[in-house]
Amino acid sequence: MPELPEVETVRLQLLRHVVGKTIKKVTICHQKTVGHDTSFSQRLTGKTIKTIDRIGKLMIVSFRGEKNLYLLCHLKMTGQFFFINANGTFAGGGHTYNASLVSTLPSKHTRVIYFFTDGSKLFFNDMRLFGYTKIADAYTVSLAKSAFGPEPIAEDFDFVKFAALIRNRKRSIKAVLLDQSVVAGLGNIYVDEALWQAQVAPYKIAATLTAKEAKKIAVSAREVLQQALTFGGTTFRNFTDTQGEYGNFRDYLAVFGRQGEECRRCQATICKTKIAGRGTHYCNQCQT
DNA sequence: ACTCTTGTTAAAAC
DNA sequence: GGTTTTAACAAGAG
Repeated sequence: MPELPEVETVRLQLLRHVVGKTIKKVTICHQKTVGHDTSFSQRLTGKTIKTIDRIGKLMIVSFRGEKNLYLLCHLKMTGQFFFINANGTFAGGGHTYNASLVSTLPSKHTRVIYFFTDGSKLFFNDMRLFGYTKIADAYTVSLAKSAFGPEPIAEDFDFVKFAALIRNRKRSIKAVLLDQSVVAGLGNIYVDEALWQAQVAPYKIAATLTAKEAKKIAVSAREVLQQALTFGGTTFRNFTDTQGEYGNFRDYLAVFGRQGEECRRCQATICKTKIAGRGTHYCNQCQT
């Protein structure tokens, strides 16, 4: 379940691995992943990767000398990138890596393979086929970007604006925080975590919250995202980095997946319900 | 066999 | 017309 910290972890690794590399060939194993684009491979062949940006959970690849060619990459729920060196191993990077995974690639969940001219490869795996890597022009990219609200980790995040925005929202605060057009980057895990830290109950209608509570929620969201970033994200089910490694923030989750366990703040039992159509974890005693 | 899992979106409802 | 809700997508785990 990649959210902002997981996507950023992958982006930073991809920056190290593929920036400046030239695409030699692309093999498409599943057409849906590239938006059924029949010219996908042809349009990317010979292109050199300039950089990779990110907004919310969306990665945007740009190419040298190309002002109107981009690759939009979304992991959705089960998308994974695996980078393999020219010598056939994972890139390494100081920490141990999942070596046994290398021999399984490509696997039955491999959807696209990018071959670079230096012999290295990038695999895009996606078990459930919700993710994509699609070619887009500059206009499409700007449209996609405009659909996102500010990120809580942005230095210039405007807390006053955020409080004003949610003041007339009649949905639960959980639903509002999951809405990428309000704030970008949060998903089911970090919304639950941020609300626990802010001591606000997820079912509360956003409009009923005070400006003070709104600010506390945004500050908590920022802190939770930043902390998760330092741990390389959270692996709850399917997330791995580009070497098949898990994110280590799971050990620090306060509520997500901890239903039936003790609240670390007040020792009450963490409960789980469904809010905004999603599994929702919170402490019914200290989140009010 | 059936329920549950989630990020996003299209469509329907309000 | 903006906001909100719901279902759909897909495939695996339990």
